[in-house]
Amino acid sequence: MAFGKGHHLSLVDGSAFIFRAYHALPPLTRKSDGLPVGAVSGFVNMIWKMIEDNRGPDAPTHAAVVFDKGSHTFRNEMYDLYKANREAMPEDLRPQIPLTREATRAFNLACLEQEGFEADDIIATLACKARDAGGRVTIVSSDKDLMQLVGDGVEMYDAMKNARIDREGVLEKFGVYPERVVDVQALAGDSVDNVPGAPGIGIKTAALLINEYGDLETLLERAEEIKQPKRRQVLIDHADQIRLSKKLVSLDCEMDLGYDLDTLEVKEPVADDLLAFLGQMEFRTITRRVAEKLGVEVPAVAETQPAASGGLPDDSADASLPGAPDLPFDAKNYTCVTTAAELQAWIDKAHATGWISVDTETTSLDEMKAELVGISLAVEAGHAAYVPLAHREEGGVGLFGSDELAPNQMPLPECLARLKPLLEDPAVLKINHNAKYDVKVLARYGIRMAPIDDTMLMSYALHAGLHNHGMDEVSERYLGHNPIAIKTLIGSGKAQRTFDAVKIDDAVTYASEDADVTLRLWQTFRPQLHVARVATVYETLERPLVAVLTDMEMAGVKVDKSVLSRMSNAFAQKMAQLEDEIYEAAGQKFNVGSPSQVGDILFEVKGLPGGKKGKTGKYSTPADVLEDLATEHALPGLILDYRQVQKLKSTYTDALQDHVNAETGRVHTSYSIAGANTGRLASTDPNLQNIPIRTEEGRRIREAFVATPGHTLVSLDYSQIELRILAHTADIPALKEAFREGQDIHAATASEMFSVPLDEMTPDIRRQAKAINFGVIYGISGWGLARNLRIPRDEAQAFIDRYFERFPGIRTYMDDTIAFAREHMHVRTLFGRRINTPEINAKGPTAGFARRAAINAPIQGTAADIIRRAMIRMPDAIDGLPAKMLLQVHDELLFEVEEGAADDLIAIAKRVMEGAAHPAVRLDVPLIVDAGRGANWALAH
DNA sequence: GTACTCACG
DNA sequence: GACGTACGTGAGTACG
Repeated sequence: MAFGKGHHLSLVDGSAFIFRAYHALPPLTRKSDGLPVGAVSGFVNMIWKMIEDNRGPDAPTHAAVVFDKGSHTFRNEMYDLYKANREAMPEDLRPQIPLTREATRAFNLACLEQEGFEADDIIATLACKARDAGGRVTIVSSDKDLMQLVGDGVEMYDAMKNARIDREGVLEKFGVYPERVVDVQALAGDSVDNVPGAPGIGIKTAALLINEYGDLETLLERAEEIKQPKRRQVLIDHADQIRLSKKLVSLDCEMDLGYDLDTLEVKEPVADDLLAFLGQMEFRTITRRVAEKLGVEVPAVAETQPAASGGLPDDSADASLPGAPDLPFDAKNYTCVTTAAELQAWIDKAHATGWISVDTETTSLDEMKAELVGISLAVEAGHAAYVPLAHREEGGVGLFGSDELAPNQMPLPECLARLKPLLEDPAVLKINHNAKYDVKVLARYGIRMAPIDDTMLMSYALHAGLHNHGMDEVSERYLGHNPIAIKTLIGSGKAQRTFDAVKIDDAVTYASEDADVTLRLWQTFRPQLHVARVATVYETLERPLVAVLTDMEMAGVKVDKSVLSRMSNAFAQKMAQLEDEIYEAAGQKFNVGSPSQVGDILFEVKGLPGGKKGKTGKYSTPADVLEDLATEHALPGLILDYRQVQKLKSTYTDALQDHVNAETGRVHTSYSIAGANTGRLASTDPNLQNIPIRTEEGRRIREAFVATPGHTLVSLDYSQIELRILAHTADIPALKEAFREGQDIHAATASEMFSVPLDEMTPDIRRQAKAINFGVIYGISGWGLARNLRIPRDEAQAFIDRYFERFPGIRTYMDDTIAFAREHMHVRTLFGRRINTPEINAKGPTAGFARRAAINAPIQGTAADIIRRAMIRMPDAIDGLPAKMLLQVHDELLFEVEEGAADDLIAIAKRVMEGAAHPAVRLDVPLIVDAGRGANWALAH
């Protein structure tokens, strides 16, 4: 029967519950692994009490627990500063948030949240629907923002005070009845949510005014009539701000929810599910109570001994973790799926558990070209299946096998048709290792796989700095199992075959194992994310990036081959010319491309000074050495010119042409999310993060990166983001002030250091200060600065001493960071990203490297986190604009946009980037983004 | 496969 | 007191 008269809907404000539980209870941790669970415990007890108290004739027939999701809502679109003064969530509360969702589901209660909306909006929408249908509603919350909903069968219930709030209760609180509550709130504002309201007017005055004039609009229209001059002026001056405030406090009753009230019908908890969850949390008392009430035997909550395996260096001295079940790997449990019925059985299993690990086998590492050969699946550790789809017949012509399909394979379209609903089902989690690869391959077959979890990214969030995160390495380290190497199936080097030439039997063993390993890694890493306090990093900075980068990479950037080709020819000519000059100057022919031959010529034949040999016994000939020599001799300069042209030609004008995709006419790079230790992305095949810009000649390469007709490229980049982060993190008043004032930061540094007034600043002094500023970010050393500035070492050291003297906070930051790293074996970014520092306590030169890396990582990593946050928010922000985000270059984002929409795009993207730290972190310095646009990348910059 | 060099932030 | 270093990447070439 559809929801209506006689029905009673209970809506629980889950987020408020959590915060109350957190603050009401002492910190409590799970015994086995130290996971903070105090708020979860309080939450569970509150829910249980609510269920128990609500048995009887008045019991709700429908119920849901509603949560906030994310912190960025449509209200932030109206008003940047909405809730901007909120404190960041306490670190030990964060990991508990997802657990409260799990708790809700364990109680068999509907768990509701929606991106971009607050819990209050969902509650409002459901309450209005229920009321309109003739039912009763109880909102379990004491939040005053919800009071506007009271009346007509809607009541609030304050679970703490055990008090119901009806229309009269609202009148008591606000001085008006519910329908005028938003008017009062609009005037009074709200310091907690940072709603501005009218300055100097509180609830009392607001209610007085509203009661006198009837409603807010009338009041504002007739503001001139107000007798008190101050009050009158405030209302006239701030009318817009008051109207905005009203919008901010008004709840959205007409959200598009995608489900109706009937789905919220109350169901009894399933004893097994609930007790499993409570057991996992190691809650003994509530477990006993629940078990008794549900009439089942009280399960023993394990006196869990900290597990011996899975050791992870953590803040606590001897943190150790529960791992996945220690089940042997056995290929006997891997099966080959060849019929629809067999495949369906796996799909059913996935629906039953809510998750499935998936791995695709293809013909190429390039996702834009890879053709699907088969798919492996696993739902339970130790068991997996492989669905061969496009293996070719064995023993065809030569090395390449046959063109015929091998027998006993499902037709690819049929398999995909059956898998598509599962892979796109929002209720079933797809677990992958390096999900971006599989998402991209499947996207080309019309499947948008979501939601996903990625064990590679989990490993990265946990173990960045310790090792790489490829499946083989991670499996070996954390499962103690060496998976079959792909090389054994397809060979390597010239004789390498593609996966479709692999025998199906071998593919079953190999591919099933990968799905099995992935599932086991997921089981291993999932609980560790909380213990290492990187669950939020994983959820907010890693996982969401997969879809964003998928779209960017598939979009690609248009590259004009003919531009590159012309430049290539010009470079070839120039190289030939330089070669002649070099031979002439050297007095003999040699391979200019060979550093060892260059060394011999310069330091032996010509007898130039300063030749240093590397570990291979050859002379080293890096650019800075040659530059120094070039002041006295012609040859080194010519070699440098040659090298520059050769680099531009081979790496850029030539190689880049080969990367233009034949079908799209565009270049599709691939970003590795888990490549760089600090949180930066890395771009490969081709690397589009190192396209030349510093020299005029190299910069012209960027002219080949173009917009399609009718479009323009837009580049936005953060100005001095790392120095700003340093100023904030190390808390340097002078630097923060300079950034707030919009000063030239290097000039300001120079002025402070050398006591030179800004208007007397010379380029040379500024240059030296700039070098020091960068040096600080890199973990400065006298030697390094001396080398960079080409000054004596003692002079460089004197600069550094002076810098520390003028900005003592920098020294403190460096010392504190190193001390933290030595104690915890990791450092963190402002957003909690963890970068492990395994060599921080090493001896010898390694120690120096490790110290400098530890100083740099929080700065570089925080900048990386900020642009990640911007990228993740960008698709929603520019939704509706004819624009695409194409590339990321560490502090720059490149877009392609229809010409007419470029201004809108710049305005929006700039706002997203400049506000990207909020609300998680409130920086003491502004983030500034510069924008440029043009028909090609050189012009856009 | 490793070393060297050089492109970027 | 000597040592040997700026942080983070990827790619192309030479060479064993």
